Amino acid sequence: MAEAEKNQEVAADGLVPRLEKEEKEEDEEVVSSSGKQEEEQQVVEKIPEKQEDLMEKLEGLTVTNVADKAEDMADKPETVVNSERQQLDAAVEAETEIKKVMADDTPYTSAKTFEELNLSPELLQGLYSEMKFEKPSKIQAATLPMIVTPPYRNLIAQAHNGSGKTTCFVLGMLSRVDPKLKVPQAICVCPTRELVIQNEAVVVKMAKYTGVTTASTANADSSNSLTHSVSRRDRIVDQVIIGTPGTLKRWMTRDKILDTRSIKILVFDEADQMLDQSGFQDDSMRIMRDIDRSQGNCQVLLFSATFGEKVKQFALRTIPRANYIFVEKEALSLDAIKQYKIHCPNPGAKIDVLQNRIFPAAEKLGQSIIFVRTRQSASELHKRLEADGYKCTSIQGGLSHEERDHVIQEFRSGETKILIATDVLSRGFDQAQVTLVINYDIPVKSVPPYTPEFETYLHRIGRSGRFGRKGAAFNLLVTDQDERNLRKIEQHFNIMISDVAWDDDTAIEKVLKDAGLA
DNA sequence: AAAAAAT
Repeated sequence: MAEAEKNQEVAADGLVPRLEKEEKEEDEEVVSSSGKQEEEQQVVEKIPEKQEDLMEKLEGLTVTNVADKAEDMADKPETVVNSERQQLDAAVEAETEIKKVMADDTPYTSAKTFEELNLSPELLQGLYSEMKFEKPSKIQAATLPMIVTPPYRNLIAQAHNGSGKTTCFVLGMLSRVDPKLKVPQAICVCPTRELVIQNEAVVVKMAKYTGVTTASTANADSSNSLTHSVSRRDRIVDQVIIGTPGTLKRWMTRDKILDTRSIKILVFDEADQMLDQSGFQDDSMRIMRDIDRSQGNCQVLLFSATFGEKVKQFALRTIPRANYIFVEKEALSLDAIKQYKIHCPNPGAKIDVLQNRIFPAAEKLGQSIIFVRTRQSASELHKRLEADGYKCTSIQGGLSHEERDHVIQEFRSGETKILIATDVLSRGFDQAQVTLVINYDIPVKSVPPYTPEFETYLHRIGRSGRFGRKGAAFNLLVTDQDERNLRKIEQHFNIMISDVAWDDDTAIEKVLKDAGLA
């Protein structure tokens, strides 16, 4: 206990505030030391090489308590593993730690049931009768004991798309808040409005019997909200707060309606994006630091299906004394989602493929999401398809909140089968009926040389095949650059994406049968 | 040759 308190002190005046001062140097540090850190990372993440199915892949999760190492590294970075001999030792150590993960004196054992987590009867009832859960999924079994057991260690967790991450952190939040205390006690930060709404719905459902209430940034500015609207004047009395980073930050600083002094747990959903420099890093760090300053005793959870190498290193350095779980990138592209590429001779052929091949098949299958690169192409493609008599909708960040909500509501209800979207929907969106994902444009970086955005690719195709269901993804290619980028994607995940002829009447149908969808 | 949030 004394040890835990000591650690908290370090957290309060140590790592987080330091970042603000050294933000500029941070970049250089990543470049200069990433080589060493990568080496160590590779040996720590020892995962079986060939894996046959999903279960085995999930068995391959590596759980490591990095607390001591992190402190070592902070004190004397020169002790970072630098010889083969040491790497070997670290690998052996990592292997052992998979089976025996320690937080202080408490060994974590994987939770086979929800009962053994000491949850309140009300919360258990929500899990069983509302959520219809029977027992923890793999990632839940591995992380829940670490989340809900003192000393409430920080956690960085990577797990496959659709494997049940949301339940991990929602249950984590709900298990730690006191319903009798009418102050904010848990915050969940998400990258999009849609994800805020989706996560809030899960919290409300799971919390049904607990008396815990929620507030979210999504219904703050509109009158027709699902729960209740939060006026800017009122201090928030709900226990669980879900929101996008900008509004949360404003609530904490300018509006002063979000009191952070009783926050016990802070969750970042899609954490790699939330901590990425080209993402929400500034806002996220600010939120973390403000909470830390107001009471220095807050558990931080990071969840995502992807952690690119750079942001992973940043997370490990930023979140003090964290347990972590990582998955090799090669193990992330699930067999359950069949991936294909269709080479189109010209841009017009892409429309042709959509209308004559994908739409007829898709309408029989379930629901589909077509991803495009820009807002403009989303609305243009939408207009074009609609003009040709094809029923679909589109969503992108340029629409009003009301329009976005309406489009999502229509898609959720099944009224619309085909949704065109920018990357506003590439992450986290959970709709079981989505069986088909079409990359109308391949995700690429915004700056030359326009290399592929691997993480975005994985998140997009992960919109299908939710929770072990079957799914398929089609990549439409026109230019040589498209071809090169798809090849890079194949190399990156070590997969083979098979070719489908664009002008063959039966090819797509046949392929969908192979994918187990037709 | 970007998206997201928000100012």
